[in-house]
Amino acid sequence: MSRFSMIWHTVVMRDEVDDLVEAWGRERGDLDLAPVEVFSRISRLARHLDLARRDAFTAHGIESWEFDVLAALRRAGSPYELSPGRLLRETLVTSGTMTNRVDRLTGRGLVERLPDPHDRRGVLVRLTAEGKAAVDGAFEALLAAEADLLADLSTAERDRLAGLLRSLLAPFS
Amino acid sequence: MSRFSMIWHTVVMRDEVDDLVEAWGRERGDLDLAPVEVFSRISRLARHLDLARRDAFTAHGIESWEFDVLAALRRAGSPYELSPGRLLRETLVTSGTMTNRVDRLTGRGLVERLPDPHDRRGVLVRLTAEGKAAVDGAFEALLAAEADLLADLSTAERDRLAGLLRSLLAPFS
DNA sequence: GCGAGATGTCTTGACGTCGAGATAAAGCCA
DNA sequence: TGGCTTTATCTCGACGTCAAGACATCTCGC
Repeated sequence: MSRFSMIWHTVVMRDEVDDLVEAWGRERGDLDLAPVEVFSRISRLARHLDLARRDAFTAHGIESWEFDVLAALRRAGSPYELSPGRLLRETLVTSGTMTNRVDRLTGRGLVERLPDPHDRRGVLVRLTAEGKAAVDGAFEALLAAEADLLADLSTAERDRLAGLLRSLLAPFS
Repeated sequence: MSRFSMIWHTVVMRDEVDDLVEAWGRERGDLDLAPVEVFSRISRLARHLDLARRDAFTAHGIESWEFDVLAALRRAGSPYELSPGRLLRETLVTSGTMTNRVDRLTGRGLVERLPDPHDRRGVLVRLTAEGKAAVDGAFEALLAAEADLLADLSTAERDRLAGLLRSLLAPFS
C-alpha cells in the first residue's frame, strides 16, 4: 500500500475489508495480510454484485440462474442453439442441475428442446423468441446497473482495473 | 481499454472474459461492454478463489464454511466468543443455517456452546483449543495459496489493485 | 411492576444443487 | 460386422441453505 493511497483511503473512504484486515492484524500481526486486501475484496464484491444482478433481473422477470443459461444461448448467435453438455460447461453446473434448469425454462417457454439431428443421443436447447427478448432486456439492465457501480472510477482507472484483473484471471484460463 | 494494454493483453495474455466480451460484441455490438470487463472478471476470480480456498483448507481438514465461522471467532480475539446472531451477521447466512453449522462444529469439537451470562435467551459460541489451532493453520495455508495467485503482480500493482477494489467496495459498506 | 413490542435462537418444510449411477447411442478397431 | 470404450443426457437420493414461524426472554414506556 503506497503512502498516498494509504492516506487517501483512511481519510476519504474505508471499506469492510479495512476492518477485517485490522482485526486480523491485531490477532496475527506476524502474518503478511496483503493477499487479503485483494482477495477478500474480490469475494465481497462478487457477493454484492450477485445481489445487484438479482435486483436488475427481477425487474425483467427472470432469475440469475435463468440469465446464465439464456445468455449462453444468446451469445452463441443465431440460431441460438447449444447442447445441454455445452451449456453445463459454460455455466459450471452439473448435468443433473442443467436438466432441471432446462426443464423449468422450457416450462416458462423461454427455451425449447429439440433432438440433435446429428446425434441421436443428444438434444439441442434453443432460445425461443420470448427467451431472446427476456435475455436481451435483462442484459441491458445488468449493464446499466453495473455501469452505476463503476461511476466513481474514471475511464482510465476502470481500464487499469480490468487489466490488473485480467492478469490474475489469465492463469486460470 | 487503452491501446497499450490492448496490445499487451492480446499478445501476452488473454483470459476467459476476453472471449466472453468478444462473443457479446458480435451479438450486441450496440452496447458498451466495459462493465463486463470488470465485473465478469470479479465473479470468475471469486469462483476460482473459492476452489483455491477449498484446496488449501482440505489439507488442514476443514471446509470453507467451517473456516468462515472459526475465523470470525478467531478475529474476535480472546476469549474467542461470539453470539450466533453476531456470527450470522459476520458470515451472511441465515439463523437456521448457523444453528446447523454450530451443531456440526460442536460435534467436531472445534467450538462449544455456552449460555450467555447476561441474556438467558442467548448463547455464546466459543472456539476450543482444537478450533483455534485448526483455524490458525488453515489461515496460514490460505494466505500462502493466495500469495501464489498474486505472484505475477508487482507490489505496486498489487497495491493499486487493492485500492481500486476498495473504491468499488466502499459504497457498499 | 406490567404489558407490548423487540430481540435472540431454534425448528420445520421446501427447494436447488451435487454426485453417482443408469441408459442409450456413437466412435473405433480388429 | 461385432464388441468395447467413450460420450451425452437424464434419474435419483442426500445434503445444505433459506424463509417463515415458534418460543422464550429482554427492554422500555406508562
